[in-house]
Amino acid sequence: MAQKDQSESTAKLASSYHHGDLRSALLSHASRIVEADGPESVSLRGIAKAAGVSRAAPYHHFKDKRALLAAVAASGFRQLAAHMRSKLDDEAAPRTRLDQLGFGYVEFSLMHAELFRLMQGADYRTPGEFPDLDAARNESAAPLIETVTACLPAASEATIRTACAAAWSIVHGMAQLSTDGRIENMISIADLQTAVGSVTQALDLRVYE
Amino acid sequence: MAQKDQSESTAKLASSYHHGDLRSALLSHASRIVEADGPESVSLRGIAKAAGVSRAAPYHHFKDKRALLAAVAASGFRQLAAHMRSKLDDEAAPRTRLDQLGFGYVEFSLMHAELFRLMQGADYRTPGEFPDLDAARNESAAPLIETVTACLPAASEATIRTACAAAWSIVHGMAQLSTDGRIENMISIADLQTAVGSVTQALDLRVYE
DNA sequence: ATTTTATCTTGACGTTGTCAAGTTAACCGA
DNA sequence: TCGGTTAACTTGACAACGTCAAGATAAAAT
Repeated sequence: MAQKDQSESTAKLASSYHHGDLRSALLSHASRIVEADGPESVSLRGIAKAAGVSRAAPYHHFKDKRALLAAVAASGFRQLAAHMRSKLDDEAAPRTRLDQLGFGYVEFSLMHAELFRLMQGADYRTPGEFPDLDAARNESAAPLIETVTACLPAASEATIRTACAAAWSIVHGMAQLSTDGRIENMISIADLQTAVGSVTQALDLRVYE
Repeated sequence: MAQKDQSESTAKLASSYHHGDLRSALLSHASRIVEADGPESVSLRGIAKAAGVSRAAPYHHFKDKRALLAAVAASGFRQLAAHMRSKLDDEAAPRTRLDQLGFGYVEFSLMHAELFRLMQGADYRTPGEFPDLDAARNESAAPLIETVTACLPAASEATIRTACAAAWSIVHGMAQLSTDGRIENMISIADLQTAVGSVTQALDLRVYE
Protein backbone atom coordinates (compact mmCIF):
# COMPACT_ATOMS: atom_id res chain seq x y z
CA MET A 1 0.00 0.00 0.00
CA ALA A 2 2.18 2.81 1.23
CA GLN A 3 5.67 2.76 -0.13
CA LYS A 4 7.50 5.03 2.24
CA ASP A 5 5.08 5.16 5.12
CA GLN A 6 3.94 2.23 7.13
CA SER A 7 1.00 3.50 9.07
CA GLU A 8 0.76 6.89 10.65
CA SER A 9 3.30 8.04 13.15
CA THR A 10 6.48 6.88 11.55
CA ALA A 11 6.27 8.70 8.27
CA LYS A 12 8.66 11.55 8.51
CA LEU A 13 9.53 13.37 11.63
CA ALA A 14 6.61 13.02 13.96
CA SER A 15 5.94 16.70 14.33
CA SER A 16 5.99 17.56 10.66
CA TYR A 17 3.35 19.90 9.42
CA HIS A 18 3.07 17.93 6.24
CA HIS A 19 1.95 14.40 6.68
CA GLY A 20 4.10 12.87 4.00
CA ASP A 21 1.70 10.40 2.49
CA LEU A 22 -1.68 11.46 3.65
CA ARG A 23 -3.51 10.24 0.61
CA SER A 24 -2.75 6.59 1.15
CA ALA A 25 -3.08 6.96 4.90
CA LEU A 26 -6.62 8.20 4.41
CA LEU A 27 -7.32 5.37 2.02
CA SER A 28 -6.08 2.76 4.42
CA HIS A 29 -8.03 4.14 7.35
CA ALA A 30 -11.16 4.36 5.26
CA SER A 31 -10.68 0.81 4.04
CA ARG A 32 -10.31 -0.43 7.56
CA ILE A 33 -13.51 1.24 8.69
CA VAL A 34 -15.40 0.05 5.64
CA GLU A 35 -14.39 -3.53 6.29
CA ALA A 36 -15.04 -3.31 10.00
CA ASP A 37 -18.23 -1.29 10.29
CA GLY A 38 -19.53 -0.85 6.78
CA PRO A 39 -19.40 2.03 4.32
CA GLU A 40 -22.08 4.12 6.00
CA SER A 41 -20.12 4.49 9.18
CA VAL A 42 -17.27 6.18 7.41
CA SER A 43 -17.07 9.84 8.37
CA LEU A 44 -14.63 12.11 6.69
CA ARG A 45 -13.87 13.85 9.95
CA GLY A 46 -13.31 10.55 11.67
CA ILE A 47 -10.93 9.39 8.97
CA ALA A 48 -9.06 12.64 9.18
CA LYS A 49 -8.76 12.39 12.93
CA ALA A 50 -7.56 8.80 12.68
CA ALA A 51 -4.86 9.96 10.31
CA GLY A 52 -3.91 12.72 12.71
CA VAL A 53 -4.84 15.64 10.48
CA SER A 54 -7.52 18.28 10.52
CA ARG A 55 -10.96 17.80 9.06
CA ALA A 56 -10.30 19.79 5.88
CA ALA A 57 -7.03 18.11 5.03
CA PRO A 58 -8.63 15.29 2.99
CA TYR A 59 -9.99 17.85 0.54
CA HIS A 60 -6.51 18.40 -0.81
CA HIS A 61 -6.39 14.76 -1.88
CA PHE A 62 -10.01 13.91 -2.64
CA LYS A 63 -12.64 16.14 -4.11
CA ASP A 64 -15.32 14.68 -1.92
CA LYS A 65 -16.25 12.08 0.61
CA ARG A 66 -17.69 10.19 -2.33
CA ALA A 67 -14.38 10.43 -4.16
CA LEU A 68 -12.61 8.88 -1.18
CA LEU A 69 -15.05 6.00 -1.04
CA ALA A 70 -14.85 5.61 -4.80
CA ALA A 71 -11.11 5.18 -4.43
CA VAL A 72 -11.65 2.56 -1.74
CA ALA A 73 -14.08 0.78 -4.05
CA ALA A 74 -11.58 0.90 -6.91
CA SER A 75 -8.99 -0.69 -4.69
CA GLY A 76 -11.58 -3.31 -3.83
CA PHE A 77 -12.06 -4.21 -7.48
CA ARG A 78 -8.32 -4.60 -7.87
CA GLN A 79 -8.24 -6.88 -4.83
CA LEU A 80 -11.13 -8.84 -6.30
CA ALA A 81 -9.32 -9.25 -9.59
CA ALA A 82 -6.19 -10.38 -7.79
CA HIS A 83 -8.13 -12.87 -5.71
CA MET A 84 -9.82 -14.37 -8.75
CA ARG A 85 -6.51 -14.58 -10.54
CA SER A 86 -5.03 -16.39 -7.56
CA LYS A 87 -7.73 -19.04 -7.88
CA LEU A 88 -7.05 -19.50 -11.56
CA ASP A 89 -5.10 -22.40 -12.97
CA ASP A 90 -3.99 -21.19 -16.37
CA GLU A 91 -3.34 -24.73 -17.53
CA ALA A 92 -6.86 -25.87 -16.83
CA ALA A 93 -9.63 -26.19 -19.37
CA PRO A 94 -11.79 -23.13 -20.01
CA ARG A 95 -14.79 -24.63 -18.26
CA THR A 96 -12.73 -25.37 -15.19
CA ARG A 97 -11.29 -21.86 -15.26
CA LEU A 98 -14.80 -20.44 -15.43
CA ASP A 99 -15.72 -22.31 -12.27
CA GLN A 100 -12.56 -21.12 -10.58
CA LEU A 101 -13.33 -17.53 -11.44
CA GLY A 102 -16.90 -17.83 -10.25
CA PHE A 103 -15.95 -19.41 -6.99
CA GLY A 104 -13.27 -16.81 -6.46
CA TYR A 105 -15.83 -14.10 -6.98
CA VAL A 106 -18.25 -15.52 -4.46
CA GLU A 107 -15.47 -16.27 -2.03
CA PHE A 108 -14.19 -12.72 -2.18
CA SER A 109 -17.65 -11.38 -1.51
CA LEU A 110 -17.79 -13.52 1.61
CA MET A 111 -14.35 -12.59 2.82
CA HIS A 112 -14.93 -8.86 2.33
CA ALA A 113 -18.65 -8.50 2.67
CA GLU A 114 -18.75 -4.83 3.58
CA LEU A 115 -16.19 -3.82 1.02
CA PHE A 116 -18.11 -5.78 -1.56
CA ARG A 117 -21.26 -3.93 -0.61
CA LEU A 118 -19.48 -0.64 -1.16
CA MET A 119 -18.26 -1.83 -4.55
CA GLN A 120 -21.77 -2.76 -5.62
CA GLY A 121 -23.27 0.37 -4.15
CA ALA A 122 -25.05 2.50 -6.65
CA ASP A 123 -23.61 5.77 -5.43
CA TYR A 124 -20.33 5.49 -7.23
CA ARG A 125 -21.44 4.37 -10.58
CA THR A 126 -22.32 7.35 -12.70
CA PRO A 127 -20.09 6.35 -15.58
CA GLY A 128 -17.25 8.74 -16.15
CA GLU A 129 -17.48 10.36 -12.74
CA PHE A 130 -14.71 8.24 -11.27
CA PRO A 131 -12.62 7.02 -14.20
CA ASP A 132 -10.29 5.02 -12.02
CA LEU A 133 -13.22 3.15 -10.51
CA ASP A 134 -14.60 2.43 -13.97
CA ALA A 135 -11.22 1.17 -15.06
CA ALA A 136 -10.82 -1.07 -12.03
CA ARG A 137 -14.32 -2.43 -12.49
CA ASN A 138 -13.68 -3.26 -16.11
CA GLU A 139 -10.33 -4.83 -15.35
CA SER A 140 -11.99 -7.10 -12.83
CA ALA A 141 -14.53 -8.17 -15.44
CA ALA A 142 -11.97 -8.90 -18.12
CA PRO A 143 -10.99 -12.43 -17.00
CA LEU A 144 -14.63 -13.48 -16.99
CA ILE A 145 -15.23 -12.25 -20.52
CA GLU A 146 -12.00 -13.84 -21.64
CA THR A 147 -12.81 -17.19 -20.13
CA VAL A 148 -16.38 -17.28 -21.34
CA THR A 149 -15.07 -16.55 -24.82
CA ALA A 150 -12.64 -19.44 -24.50
CA CYS A 151 -15.53 -21.67 -23.46
CA LEU A 152 -17.46 -20.84 -26.62
CA PRO A 153 -14.89 -20.75 -29.41
CA ALA A 154 -17.43 -20.95 -32.22
CA ALA A 155 -20.02 -18.60 -30.82
CA SER A 156 -21.07 -15.24 -32.18
CA GLU A 157 -20.30 -12.10 -30.29
CA ALA A 158 -23.93 -11.69 -29.29
CA THR A 159 -23.97 -15.19 -27.88
CA ILE A 160 -20.85 -14.52 -25.92
CA ARG A 161 -22.29 -11.37 -24.46
CA THR A 162 -25.38 -13.23 -23.38
CA ALA A 163 -23.27 -15.96 -21.88
CA CYS A 164 -21.26 -13.43 -19.92
CA ALA A 165 -24.40 -11.81 -18.63
CA ALA A 166 -25.82 -15.13 -17.55
CA ALA A 167 -22.65 -16.39 -15.90
CA TRP A 168 -22.12 -13.09 -14.18
CA SER A 169 -25.71 -13.01 -13.02
CA ILE A 170 -25.45 -16.39 -11.38
CA VAL A 171 -22.23 -15.71 -9.62
CA HIS A 172 -23.17 -12.20 -8.67
CA GLY A 173 -26.51 -13.34 -7.35
CA MET A 174 -24.85 -15.98 -5.21
CA ALA A 175 -22.40 -13.41 -3.93
CA GLN A 176 -25.16 -11.00 -3.10
CA LEU A 177 -27.27 -13.56 -1.32
CA SER A 178 -24.27 -14.96 0.49
CA THR A 179 -23.12 -11.64 1.84
CA ASP A 180 -26.63 -10.88 2.97
CA GLY A 181 -26.59 -14.07 4.98
CA ARG A 182 -29.76 -15.13 3.25
CA ILE A 183 -28.27 -18.01 1.38
CA GLU A 184 -26.75 -19.65 4.42
CA ASN A 185 -30.12 -20.93 5.46
CA MET A 186 -30.50 -22.62 2.14
CA ILE A 187 -27.09 -23.78 1.13
CA SER A 188 -23.86 -24.40 2.95
CA ILE A 189 -20.66 -22.68 2.00
CA ALA A 190 -19.16 -26.04 1.25
CA ASP A 191 -21.86 -26.69 -1.31
CA LEU A 192 -21.26 -23.35 -2.90
CA GLN A 193 -18.36 -24.48 -5.01
CA THR A 194 -20.32 -27.43 -6.30
CA ALA A 195 -23.28 -25.22 -7.01
CA VAL A 196 -21.25 -22.71 -8.93
CA GLY A 197 -19.80 -25.51 -10.95
CA SER A 198 -23.08 -27.20 -11.65
CA VAL A 199 -24.78 -24.02 -12.64
CA THR A 200 -22.07 -22.78 -14.94
CA GLN A 201 -21.87 -26.25 -16.40
CA ALA A 202 -25.56 -26.21 -17.12
CA LEU A 203 -25.15 -22.90 -18.82
CA ASP A 204 -23.11 -23.71 -21.84
CA LEU A 205 -25.12 -26.81 -22.57
CA ARG A 206 -28.55 -25.29 -22.66
CA VAL A 207 -28.31 -21.61 -23.29
CA TYR A 208 -25.89 -21.25 -26.09
CA GLU A 209 -26.60 -23.72 -28.79
CA MET B 1 -48.12 23.52 1.39
CA ALA B 2 -49.21 23.98 4.94
CA GLN B 3 -52.12 21.63 4.95
CA LYS B 4 -52.32 18.21 3.49
CA ASP B 5 -55.20 17.48 1.21
CA GLN B 6 -56.81 14.09 1.41
CA SER B 7 -54.75 12.68 -1.42
CA GLU B 8 -55.26 9.01 -0.76
CA SER B 9 -57.80 8.20 1.93
CA THR B 10 -60.34 10.03 3.97
CA ALA B 11 -58.12 12.32 5.91
CA LYS B 12 -59.58 14.53 8.55
CA LEU B 13 -60.11 18.22 8.11
CA ALA B 14 -57.29 19.76 6.19
CA SER B 15 -56.22 22.61 8.40
CA SER B 16 -56.40 20.77 11.68
CA TYR B 17 -53.59 20.69 14.15
CA HIS B 18 -53.67 16.96 13.87
CA HIS B 19 -52.87 15.70 10.46
CA GLY B 20 -55.32 12.86 10.40
CA ASP B 21 -53.30 10.27 8.60
CA LEU B 22 -49.74 11.39 8.89
CA ARG B 23 -48.28 7.95 9.00
CA SER B 24 -49.32 6.97 5.52
CA ALA B 25 -48.68 10.47 4.21
CA LEU B 26 -45.08 10.17 5.39
CA LEU B 27 -44.82 6.76 3.82
CA SER B 28 -46.13 7.94 0.50
CA HIS B 29 -43.85 10.96 0.39
CA ALA B 30 -40.87 8.83 1.33
CA SER B 31 -41.76 6.28 -1.33
CA ARG B 32 -42.00 8.97 -3.94
CA ILE B 33 -38.58 10.35 -3.09
CA VAL B 34 -37.02 6.90 -2.94
CA GLU B 35 -38.32 6.08 -6.39
CA ALA B 36 -37.38 9.45 -7.82
CA ASP B 37 -34.01 10.24 -6.30
CA GLY B 38 -32.93 7.12 -4.46
CA PRO B 39 -32.97 6.15 -0.79
CA GLU B 40 -30.00 8.25 0.23
CA SER B 41 -31.69 11.49 -0.71
CA VAL B 42 -34.48 10.90 1.74
CA SER B 43 -34.27 13.32 4.64
CA LEU B 44 -36.64 13.08 7.54
CA ARG B 45 -36.96 16.82 7.72
CA GLY B 46 -37.69 17.00 4.03
CA ILE B 47 -40.36 14.33 4.27
CA ALA B 48 -41.93 16.10 7.21
CA LYS B 49 -41.97 19.41 5.36
CA ALA B 50 -43.47 17.74 2.30
CA ALA B 51 -46.23 16.41 4.51
CA GLY B 52 -46.75 19.84 6.00
CA VAL B 53 -45.73 18.98 9.54
CA SER B 54 -42.83 19.89 11.76
CA ARG B 55 -39.58 18.01 11.78
CA ALA B 56 -40.28 16.08 14.98
CA ALA B 57 -43.74 14.92 14.00
CA PRO B 58 -42.56 11.72 12.27
CA TYR B 59 -41.16 10.47 15.56
CA HIS B 60 -44.66 9.85 16.80
CA HIS B 61 -45.19 7.35 14.00
CA PHE B 62 -41.74 5.93 13.39
CA LYS B 63 -39.01 5.28 15.89
CA ASP B 64 -36.33 6.32 13.50
CA LYS B 65 -35.46 7.39 10.03
CA ARG B 66 -34.43 3.79 9.52
CA ALA B 67 -37.82 2.59 10.68
CA LEU B 68 -39.48 4.81 8.09
CA LEU B 69 -37.32 3.45 5.31
CA ALA B 70 -37.84 -0.08 6.58
CA ALA B 71 -41.57 0.46 6.22
CA VAL B 72 -41.07 1.71 2.68
CA ALA B 73 -39.00 -1.37 1.96
CA ALA B 74 -41.67 -3.64 3.41
CA SER B 75 -44.22 -2.04 1.16
CA GLY B 76 -41.83 -2.64 -1.71
CA PHE B 77 -41.69 -6.36 -0.97
CA ARG B 78 -45.47 -6.47 -0.98
CA GLN B 79 -45.52 -4.71 -4.33
CA LEU B 80 -42.94 -7.16 -5.60
CA ALA B 81 -45.01 -10.12 -4.47
CA ALA B 82 -48.09 -8.66 -6.11
CA HIS B 83 -46.25 -8.03 -9.34
CA MET B 84 -44.91 -11.57 -9.48
CA ARG B 85 -48.35 -12.94 -8.75
CA SER B 86 -49.75 -10.87 -11.59
CA LYS B 87 -47.34 -12.54 -13.98
CA LEU B 88 -48.28 -15.99 -12.79
CA ASP B 89 -50.58 -18.30 -14.69
CA ASP B 90 -51.82 -20.76 -12.10
CA GLU B 91 -52.85 -23.22 -14.77
CA ALA B 92 -49.39 -23.41 -16.28
CA ALA B 93 -46.86 -26.13 -15.62
CA PRO B 94 -44.47 -25.64 -12.67
CA ARG B 95 -41.51 -24.98 -14.94
CA THR B 96 -43.42 -22.32 -16.81
CA ARG B 97 -44.54 -20.77 -13.54
CA LEU B 98 -40.94 -20.65 -12.37
CA ASP B 99 -39.98 -18.69 -15.46
CA GLN B 100 -42.89 -16.36 -14.95
CA LEU B 101 -41.87 -15.68 -11.38
CA GLY B 102 -38.28 -15.10 -12.33
CA PHE B 103 -39.14 -12.72 -15.10
CA GLY B 104 -41.54 -10.89 -12.85
CA TYR B 105 -38.79 -10.47 -10.30
CA VAL B 106 -36.34 -9.04 -12.80
CA GLU B 107 -39.01 -6.90 -14.38
CA PHE B 108 -39.97 -5.39 -11.03
CA SER B 109 -36.37 -4.57 -10.28
CA LEU B 110 -36.20 -2.69 -13.57
CA MET B 111 -39.47 -0.84 -13.06
CA HIS B 112 -38.56 0.24 -9.52
CA ALA B 113 -34.82 0.30 -9.53
CA GLU B 114 -34.31 2.66 -6.61
CA LEU B 115 -36.96 1.04 -4.47
CA PHE B 116 -35.41 -2.32 -5.23
CA ARG B 117 -32.04 -1.01 -4.13
CA LEU B 118 -33.55 0.08 -0.84
CA MET B 119 -35.11 -3.34 -0.39
CA GLN B 120 -31.76 -5.05 -0.95
CA GLY B 121 -29.91 -2.56 1.16
CA ALA B 122 -28.08 -4.10 4.05
CA ASP B 123 -29.15 -1.49 6.56
CA TYR B 124 -32.56 -2.91 7.24
CA ARG B 125 -31.79 -6.51 7.60
CA THR B 126 -30.83 -7.24 11.17
CA PRO B 127 -33.35 -10.02 11.60
CA GLY B 128 -35.99 -9.23 14.16
CA GLU B 129 -35.38 -5.51 14.14
CA PHE B 130 -38.22 -4.78 11.76
CA PRO B 131 -40.60 -7.72 12.00
CA ASP B 132 -42.94 -6.36 9.39
CA LEU B 133 -40.08 -6.10 6.91
CA ASP B 134 -39.03 -9.65 7.66
CA ALA B 135 -42.57 -10.83 7.16
CA ALA B 136 -42.96 -9.01 3.86
CA ARG B 137 -39.64 -10.36 2.67
CA ASN B 138 -40.58 -13.91 3.50
CA GLU B 139 -43.99 -13.54 1.91
CA SER B 140 -42.37 -12.39 -1.29
CA ALA B 141 -40.12 -15.45 -1.28
CA ALA B 142 -42.89 -17.93 -0.65
CA PRO B 143 -44.11 -18.30 -4.26
CA LEU B 144 -40.59 -19.11 -5.40
CA ILE B 145 -40.11 -21.83 -2.82
CA GLU B 146 -43.54 -23.20 -3.59
CA THR B 147 -42.94 -23.33 -7.31
CA VAL B 148 -39.49 -24.82 -7.06
CA THR B 149 -40.95 -27.51 -4.85
CA ALA B 150 -43.59 -28.19 -7.46
CA CYS B 151 -40.85 -28.48 -10.07
CA LEU B 152 -39.06 -31.20 -8.08
CA PRO B 153 -41.78 -33.41 -6.65
CA ALA B 154 -39.48 -36.27 -5.78
CA ALA B 155 -36.60 -34.27 -4.40
CA SER B 156 -35.36 -34.18 -0.85
CA GLU B 157 -35.72 -31.08 1.23
CA ALA B 158 -32.01 -30.36 0.98
CA THR B 159 -32.17 -30.56 -2.79
CA ILE B 160 -35.10 -28.20 -2.86
CA ARG B 161 -33.27 -25.71 -0.71
CA THR B 162 -30.30 -25.83 -3.02
CA ALA B 163 -32.54 -25.41 -6.02
CA CYS B 164 -34.17 -22.39 -4.45
CA ALA B 165 -30.82 -20.85 -3.71
CA ALA B 166 -29.63 -21.41 -7.25
CA ALA B 167 -32.79 -20.14 -8.91
CA TRP B 168 -32.89 -17.15 -6.63
CA SER B 169 -29.24 -16.43 -7.26
CA ILE B 170 -29.72 -16.35 -10.99
CA VAL B 171 -32.75 -14.18 -10.95
CA HIS B 172 -31.43 -11.91 -8.24
CA GLY B 173 -28.13 -11.52 -10.03
CA MET B 174 -29.88 -10.57 -13.22
CA ALA B 175 -32.01 -8.09 -11.33
CA GLN B 176 -28.98 -6.57 -9.67
CA LEU B 177 -27.01 -6.26 -12.87
CA SER B 178 -30.02 -4.94 -14.73
CA THR B 179 -30.76 -2.19 -12.24
CA ASP B 180 -27.15 -1.21 -12.26
CA GLY B 181 -27.36 -0.72 -15.98
CA ARG B 182 -24.42 -3.01 -16.39
CA ILE B 183 -26.28 -5.79 -18.10
CA GLU B 184 -27.75 -3.57 -20.78
CA ASN B 185 -24.46 -3.49 -22.59
CA MET B 186 -24.44 -7.23 -22.73
CA ILE B 187 -28.00 -8.31 -23.14
CA SER B 188 -31.16 -6.63 -24.30
CA ILE B 189 -34.25 -6.45 -22.16
CA ALA B 190 -36.07 -8.43 -24.80
CA ASP B 191 -33.58 -11.24 -24.43
CA LEU B 192 -33.97 -11.23 -20.70
CA GLN B 193 -37.09 -13.34 -20.65
CA THR B 194 -35.48 -15.92 -22.89
CA ALA B 195 -32.39 -15.92 -20.76
CA VAL B 196 -34.31 -16.40 -17.55
CA GLY B 197 -36.16 -19.27 -19.15
CA SER B 198 -33.08 -20.93 -20.53
CA VAL B 199 -31.18 -20.67 -17.30
CA THR B 200 -33.90 -21.94 -15.07
CA GLN B 201 -34.50 -24.69 -17.58
CA ALA B 202 -30.88 -25.70 -17.44
CA LEU B 203 -31.10 -25.81 -13.69
CA ASP B 204 -33.39 -28.69 -13.07
CA LEU B 205 -31.63 -30.80 -15.67
CA ARG B 206 -28.11 -30.52 -14.45
CA VAL B 207 -28.04 -29.47 -10.85
CA TYR B 208 -30.53 -31.66 -9.17
CA GLU B 209 -30.17 -35.21 -10.30
C1' DA C 1 -66.90 18.74 32.21
C1' DT C 2 -62.74 17.00 33.37
C1' DT C 3 -59.09 14.00 32.76
C1' DT C 4 -56.32 11.29 29.88
C1' DT C 5 -53.96 10.30 25.82
C1' DA C 6 -52.37 10.82 21.16
C1' DT C 7 -50.57 14.06 18.25
C1' DC C 8 -47.96 17.90 16.86
C1' DT C 9 -44.71 22.11 17.79
C1' DT C 10 -40.66 24.79 19.03
C1' DG C 11 -36.06 24.87 20.94
C1' DA C 12 -31.85 22.90 21.34
C1' DC C 13 -27.68 19.85 20.83
C1' DG C 14 -24.19 17.30 18.59
C1' DT C 15 -22.53 15.62 14.22
C1' DT C 16 -21.60 15.86 9.61
C1' DG C 17 -19.86 17.58 4.76
C1' DT C 18 -17.98 21.44 2.84
C1' DC C 19 -16.04 26.00 1.73
C1' DA C 20 -13.15 30.32 2.53
C1' DA C 21 -9.29 32.37 4.24
C1' DG C 22 -5.12 32.05 6.46
C1' DT C 23 -0.57 29.44 7.73
C1' DT C 24 3.35 26.46 7.08
C1' DA C 25 6.90 24.31 4.75
C1' DA C 26 8.75 22.15 0.74
C1' DC C 27 10.54 23.08 -3.68
C1' DC C 28 12.65 25.64 -7.59
C1' DG C 29 14.88 28.95 -10.31
C1' DA C 30 18.16 32.93 -9.65
C1' DT D 1 21.93 31.42 -0.67
C1' DC D 2 17.71 34.00 -1.36
C1' DG D 3 13.03 34.99 -2.68
C1' DG D 4 8.98 33.52 -4.63
C1' DT D 5 5.70 29.99 -6.10
C1' DT D 6 2.98 26.36 -4.75
C1' DA D 7 1.32 22.26 -2.47
C1' DA D 8 -0.10 20.74 1.98
C1' DC D 9 -2.36 21.63 6.06
C1' DT D 10 -4.99 24.59 9.63
C1' DT D 11 -8.84 27.09 11.93
C1' DG D 12 -13.37 29.24 11.52
C1' DA D 13 -17.71 29.13 9.93
C1' DC D 14 -22.14 27.54 7.92
C1' DA D 15 -26.08 24.89 6.61
C1' DA D 16 -28.26 20.51 6.84
C1' DC D 17 -29.22 16.66 9.26
C1' DG D 18 -31.10 13.15 13.07
C1' DT D 19 -32.78 13.27 17.41
C1' DC D 20 -34.41 14.37 22.06
C1' DA D 21 -36.91 17.19 25.71
C1' DA D 22 -40.46 20.10 27.06
C1' DG D 23 -44.44 22.33 26.02
C1' DA D 24 -49.01 23.06 23.33
C1' DT D 25 -53.21 21.34 21.28
C1' DA D 26 -57.05 18.62 20.26
C1' DA D 27 -59.47 14.42 20.31
C1' DA D 28 -61.18 10.70 23.00
C1' DA D 29 -62.51 8.65 27.25
C1' DT D 30 -64.34 9.05 31.67
